[in-house]
Amino acid sequence: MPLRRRQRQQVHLARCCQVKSPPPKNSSAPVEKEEVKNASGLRSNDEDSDDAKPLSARLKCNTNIVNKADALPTSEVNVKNDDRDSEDDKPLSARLKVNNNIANKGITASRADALMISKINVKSAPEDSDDEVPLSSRFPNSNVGMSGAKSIDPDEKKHLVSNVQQSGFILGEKQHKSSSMPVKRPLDKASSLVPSSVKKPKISGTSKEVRVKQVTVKAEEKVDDDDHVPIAQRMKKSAKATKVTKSVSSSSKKINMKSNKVMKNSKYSKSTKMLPDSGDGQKKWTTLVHNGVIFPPPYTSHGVKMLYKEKEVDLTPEQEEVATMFAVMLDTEYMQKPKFKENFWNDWRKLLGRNHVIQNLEDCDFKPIYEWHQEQKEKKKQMSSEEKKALKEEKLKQEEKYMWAIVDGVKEKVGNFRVEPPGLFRGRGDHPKMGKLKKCICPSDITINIGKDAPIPECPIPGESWKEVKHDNTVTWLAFWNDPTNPKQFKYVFLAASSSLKGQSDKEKYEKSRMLKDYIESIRAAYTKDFVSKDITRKQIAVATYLIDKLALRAGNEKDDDEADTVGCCTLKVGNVECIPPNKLKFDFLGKDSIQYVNTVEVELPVYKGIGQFQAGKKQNDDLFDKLDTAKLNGHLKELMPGLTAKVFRTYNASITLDEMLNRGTKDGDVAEKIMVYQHANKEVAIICNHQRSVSRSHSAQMSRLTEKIEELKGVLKDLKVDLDRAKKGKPPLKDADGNRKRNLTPEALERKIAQTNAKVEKMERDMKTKEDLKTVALGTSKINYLDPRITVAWCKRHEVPIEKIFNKSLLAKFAWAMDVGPDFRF
DNA sequence: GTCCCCACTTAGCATAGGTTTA
DNA sequence: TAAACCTATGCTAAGTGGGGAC
Repeated sequence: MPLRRRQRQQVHLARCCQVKSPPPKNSSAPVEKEEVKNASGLRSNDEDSDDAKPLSARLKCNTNIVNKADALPTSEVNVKNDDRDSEDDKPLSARLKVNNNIANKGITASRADALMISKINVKSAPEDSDDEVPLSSRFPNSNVGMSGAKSIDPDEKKHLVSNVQQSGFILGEKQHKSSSMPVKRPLDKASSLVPSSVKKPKISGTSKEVRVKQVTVKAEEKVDDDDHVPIAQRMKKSAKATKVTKSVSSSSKKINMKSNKVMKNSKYSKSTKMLPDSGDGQKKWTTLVHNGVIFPPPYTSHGVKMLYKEKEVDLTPEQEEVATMFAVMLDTEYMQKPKFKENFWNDWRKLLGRNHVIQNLEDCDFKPIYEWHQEQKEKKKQMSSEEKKALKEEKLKQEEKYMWAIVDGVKEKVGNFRVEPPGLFRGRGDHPKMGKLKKCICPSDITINIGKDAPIPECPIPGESWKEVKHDNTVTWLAFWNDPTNPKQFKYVFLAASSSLKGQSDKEKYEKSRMLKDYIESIRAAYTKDFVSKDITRKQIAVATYLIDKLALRAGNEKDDDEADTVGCCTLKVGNVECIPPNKLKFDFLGKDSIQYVNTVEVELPVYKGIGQFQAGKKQNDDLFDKLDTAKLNGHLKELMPGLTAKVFRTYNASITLDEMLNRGTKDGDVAEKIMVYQHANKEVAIICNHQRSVSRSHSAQMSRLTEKIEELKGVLKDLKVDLDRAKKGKPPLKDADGNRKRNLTPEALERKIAQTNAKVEKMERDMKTKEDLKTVALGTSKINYLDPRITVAWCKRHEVPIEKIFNKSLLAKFAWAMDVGPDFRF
C-alpha cells in the first residue's frame, strides 16, 4: 500500500467514520426520494443482448437519485445477475445487427437532407453574418465540423493584430504567414509521420533560453506599509524580476512510449468528418497568438462601517475588502459551517493585526456591509436597459482583445481569459480549507504560453511583468497560475469548448468509448473469470471493474488530507458498502463534489462474496480495495483494450443508454412528444451518472402556486359541468362567485370549454410532475460531457426534430464537429 | 513501485438576462 | 408592466490520468 495511503488510513482510524451518515447538506429540506423507472420499461426484458444494452436496462434498475440536501432512505437497484437471462454469450455482431436494422429501417437520404438544422447559429464572432445559412452548407463535407474554428475575417484579423501592435508588438514573419494561411486547421502532419508506437520528442521552442525584453519590477517597499492598500492593488511587491524565457518544456525530452494511438486507426474514425488528430500528447499547434489575460479591477473602498460589539469600526481598504467578501456571504449556507468561519477568521485576523480592536468574529456584525451590497445589487437591477446595455458594451470593449486567440491561423475563442478575483474559498462538502482567503493573482504569478514568433502579450498592469513566457506547443493552455488555496495545483486558461482543439479531443473521447463496445464482451468475461481468482489483487481488480462497469462509478484517485473526504471506486471504505444477504450491496458514500451516492443493488454472487472477503477483519474506515489504486486498475484495463481507463466506462454507459433509449422509445408523434422521449433518456443517464443538483430555493413556492392554479381550474370545471347540465335542460347558468350573471352558452360551447380546461389541467399536472421529478436531477452535465453528440444529431435527423430543441447555442458550437453525421449513426 | 507534477475533463452553483405569465 | 419563471453562461472546484523522477 502506498505510504501516503497508509498514513491517511491511520488518520482515518483516529477519526470517526463520517461516511456512514454524511451530514445533510440542508437539513431543513424535506426528505426526497425518487423512484426511477426502469429504463428497460421501453421494451421487454428478454430482448436481445445485454452487452450493448443501456446500463439501466442491464441493471433493470430502480436507481435512486438522492436529494443531496437530505438524508434518505435507500431504494433498491436490482442488478441483473441471472445468467440464464443474459444474452452476453451471443456474438456481438448479431446483437449489433439488431440495432443497425432498427437504425436503418425506413430512413432515406432525403429524410436526412430534410434535417431541420438549418438555422443553427454557431457564431464564433459577433460579426458573423451567416446565421441563416444551413449548418451543413457552412460546414461542407470536407474536413469540417469546426464552427469554433472560425475563419478569420480580414477585418477581425486586423483587429486582433492591431491590438497586439498597439501594445507595442510586431508580428513575427512566421506569425504573419500563419495568420494568412487557410483558415481551417490543417491535419496534424506531425502526428501522422510518427509511427503510432513511438513517441517523438516533444516539439517545443528552442532549447536555448532566450531573454526577452520585459520591464522588471523593483519593489522593495516595507511590507508593513501596505496595510492600507487593497489586495487587488497591492500586487506582490516582492515580485522578482520576471523570468521571461523561451523555455523548453520539461517534457520536451520525453520519448513517447505510448502505444495507444488507437483512435487514429479506429474503424469508427472514418465514419464522420475528421478533425485533426491531436497527436496524442504531441504537437498541439504550430502557431499561437493571443493577448494574455485580463485582471479584475482594483478594489475600491465603499467606506461602509461594520460593527464590533455594536460600535462602528474603522478598517483599512484591505481589511474592508476581506470583510466585504465575508459579508456578502451572510445569506449562504457557509455561515452555518464553523470551519468556514474559523478559516476566514484566521486569515482576516492576520490582516487586522494583533492589536486591532476586533478580537473575535463572534462580536462582529457585518450586516451594514451586507445591506450595502444588497442595495448595490438592487440599484444594478433597477438600471434602465440603456444603461445596462452601455455597461455591457463597455465591458465588451475592454475584454474583446482577450477573447480570441489565433491557433494555426484560425481565430478561436478563449475560454476563461479573466483572472480569478480575490475571494473566500468556497470548497464543497466538508472542505478543510473553506473560508480561506484567496489572494489576488498578479502578473508575476502568471506563466504565459504562446507561439515563439508571436508577440508576447503586454502585461496590463504597469510596472508588473509575467512570471514566465513559454512556447510549449505540446500543451493547449495559454496561461496558468498557481492555485492560491493549493499552490501545488494550477489554474489554466484554455481555449473555449467550441475550439477545434477541444472538439478534437471530445471526438477522440467518444471514439474511444465507442471502441469499448467491441471489447465489452471479452472484458466482462475476463472480470467474471477473475471474481474467483486466488490472487487477491486480481480479484479486487475484477470486482472494482465490475462496479465501474455496472454502476458507472468514478475511478477514485487518492486524495490529500487537505481536501474534502470523498471517494470513488478504488478508494471506497469498508463502511461505504453494506452486504445485504443473499446478494445485495448497499452503497452509501460521498463522491465528487461531496454528492451523496446511495444505491442498493443486487449483484452476482461471487461479487457479493468478494466484497465480504475484502471487508473481513477491517475497520469501517479501512480501504475496501486495499490492494488496488487507479493506476493499477487502469494498467490492467489497458491490457484489455488500448487506451482503456476507468472513466471510459462512464462515457460508454451514458452514450449507449441514450442511443438505446432513443431508438427504442421514439414513436411517431409530434416534436414535443419526441423531445419528451429525449428528456426521459437524458434523465436516465443523469441518474446513472448520479448527476444531482440542489433543489432551487423557489421550488416549493412554485409547486404550491401550480397546485393552487390546478385547484382553481378544477373549480372552474365543476362550475362548467353544472352550467352544462343546466344548459341541456334549457336553464340559464348560475351566477358566479361575485353574484354576477354569466354568459348563456350553448351545451356545445360549454363542452368545448370543459375540454379545453381539462387539457389545461392535464398539462399543468404533467408540468408539475416533470418539475418535481427533475428537481434534483442535473440533465446538463451528461449532455455536455457524456453523451456522444452524434447520437443526438442523427436522432434529430431521423425524426425531424430541430437540433436547436436539444442543443442550445453553446452546445451547437461545442459539437459543431458532430453536426454532419449521417442519420443512421449509432453509437 | 511510489510519489507527485502536470494537463486536462467533469462538475455544480450563482447569476445575468431573456421569456412568459398575470 | 412587473413579477415569476426559465435558461444560458460564467465561474471555479474537483475530479481523472499520463508520465517523469527517484
